[in-house]
Amino acid sequence: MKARTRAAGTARSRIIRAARARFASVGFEGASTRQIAEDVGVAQSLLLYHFASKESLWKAVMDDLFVSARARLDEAEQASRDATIPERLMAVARLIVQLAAEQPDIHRLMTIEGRSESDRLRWLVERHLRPIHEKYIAWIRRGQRARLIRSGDPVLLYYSILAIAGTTYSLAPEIKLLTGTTSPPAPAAVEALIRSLLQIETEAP
Amino acid sequence: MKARTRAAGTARSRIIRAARARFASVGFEGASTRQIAEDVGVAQSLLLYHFASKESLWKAVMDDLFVSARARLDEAEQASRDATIPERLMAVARLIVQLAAEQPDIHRLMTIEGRSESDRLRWLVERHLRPIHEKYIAWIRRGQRARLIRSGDPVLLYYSILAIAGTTYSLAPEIKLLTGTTSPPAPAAVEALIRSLLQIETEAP
DNA sequence: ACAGAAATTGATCGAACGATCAATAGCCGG
DNA sequence: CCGGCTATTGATCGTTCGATCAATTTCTGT
Repeated sequence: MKARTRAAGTARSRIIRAARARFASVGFEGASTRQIAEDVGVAQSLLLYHFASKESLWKAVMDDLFVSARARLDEAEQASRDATIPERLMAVARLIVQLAAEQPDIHRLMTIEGRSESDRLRWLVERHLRPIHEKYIAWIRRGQRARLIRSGDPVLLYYSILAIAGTTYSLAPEIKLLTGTTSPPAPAAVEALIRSLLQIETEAP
Repeated sequence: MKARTRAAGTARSRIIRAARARFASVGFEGASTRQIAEDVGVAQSLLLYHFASKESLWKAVMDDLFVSARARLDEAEQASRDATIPERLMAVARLIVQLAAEQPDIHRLMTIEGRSESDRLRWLVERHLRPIHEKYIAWIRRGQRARLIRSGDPVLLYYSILAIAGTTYSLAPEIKLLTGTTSPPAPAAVEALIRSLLQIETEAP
C-alpha cells in the first residue's frame, strides 16, 4: 500500500502536471490523452488506468490545483487574523496575485471553463469555487458597510480582482509578443492596482 | 459577381457567426468543422469551400470581429477629439466595455488564443492587436506624464482595463452559476471601476 | 524466494476529425 | 431557353480521438 501509493504517485503526479499544462493551453476538448501521455513519456492506456476517463483526469487536475490553493488561502487568512477587513482582503488578494504569477495555468484553466455552462463548470463551481468565492464576497460586503471599501456590486469587485491578478500572467505570451518584454510585472505592482480599485487607503503606521 | 457576393454572403456570414461561437466556447482545437456546419445547417464540405481550411475560417472570424471593432474605436476617438487625454482614454474604455458586453465572444476568443505562443497568436498580434494596443498604451504614457493618470507600467494598466471589461461578461456563465444572477453588471458600473483603477478624477463641470 | 497485487504496455475498437473531389443544383447574362 | 459560372452536396480518404482489454513487467508482503 505504502509502496503502491509512492510508485503510482510519481507517475500519477507527472501525468497530472502534464495534463494541467495541456488543458490550460488548448482546453478540455482540444487536449488529447495521447499527447499528454507523450509529454510524460508513458503509454496512453496508462492514463486511463490511473484515471477512469479523460473527464476524471480533468477533475483530478482541478482537485490537485485547488487543494493546495485553498490551504495557502487558509494560511493567509490565519496570518492576517487580527487585521481590519480591508487589510485581510488585501492579504488574500496578495496571495491570489502570487498564485497567479507562480502558476498562470490556474487562471487559464478557470477562464477556459468559466465561459460556457458545462457539466464540468457546474462541478467546479460547487466543489471548489463557491466555498472560496462566497467567503470573500462576504468580506467585501462587510468592508463596504464599514465604508472602508468602495461601493458597488461586490461580485463585480471580486471578479475584477481575479481578472487583474490572473490576466497579467495568463496572457504573458500575448504581452510578450506585443511588447517584447520578457519578464512579467512584479506582484507588488499588481497588488497596488487592486488597492486602487477597491479604494483602500494605504496604511500609514 | 454581385449576385455571387450576395448569395455567398449570407451563407458565409452565417458560418462565420457559428464558428465564432464554437471557437469562443471550446477553442480552436476543440471546435470541429462538422459541428459548426451542423449549427448552420449546411454540409461540412461547404465550410472548406468558402474557407480553404479550418485555420482560414478562424482568421476570417477574427477579421470580421476586428474590422467592426476598429471602426467603432475610430468613431469613439473622433467623437472625443477635443477632450483631455484621460477623458479620451475613458471614452475608449467605455466603448471597450460596451463591446465586451455586446459580444463577450471577443474577449473569450482573445483570452483563449493569448495564452500560448502559437502561429495564430502571432498572426493576430501583428494584424489586429498591435495597431490598437500600442496606440492606447501611448495615450496612457501621455496621461501619466501630465500626472492625470496613476503611475505604473502602462502595459499592466492597459491589460487591466481589458481584463476588467472583458472578464465580467465573458465569465457570465460562471458568475450565473455561482450567484444565480441572471443579468450581468451594467457597463456604467464597470466603467466606474476602471476610473478608480486609473485614478482619473471625475469631471466636475 | 515466491505468490499475488499493482503498474505498465501494445493492440485494437468504433467514432469523429480535417481535407479532397466529383457530381449536382441554382442562378444570371445573353 | 440555354451555356457557363457559382454554390452546395455526398462520398470518401487517411488520421487521430477516447476507450477497452489481455498480456507483461514491476513491486510488495511474508
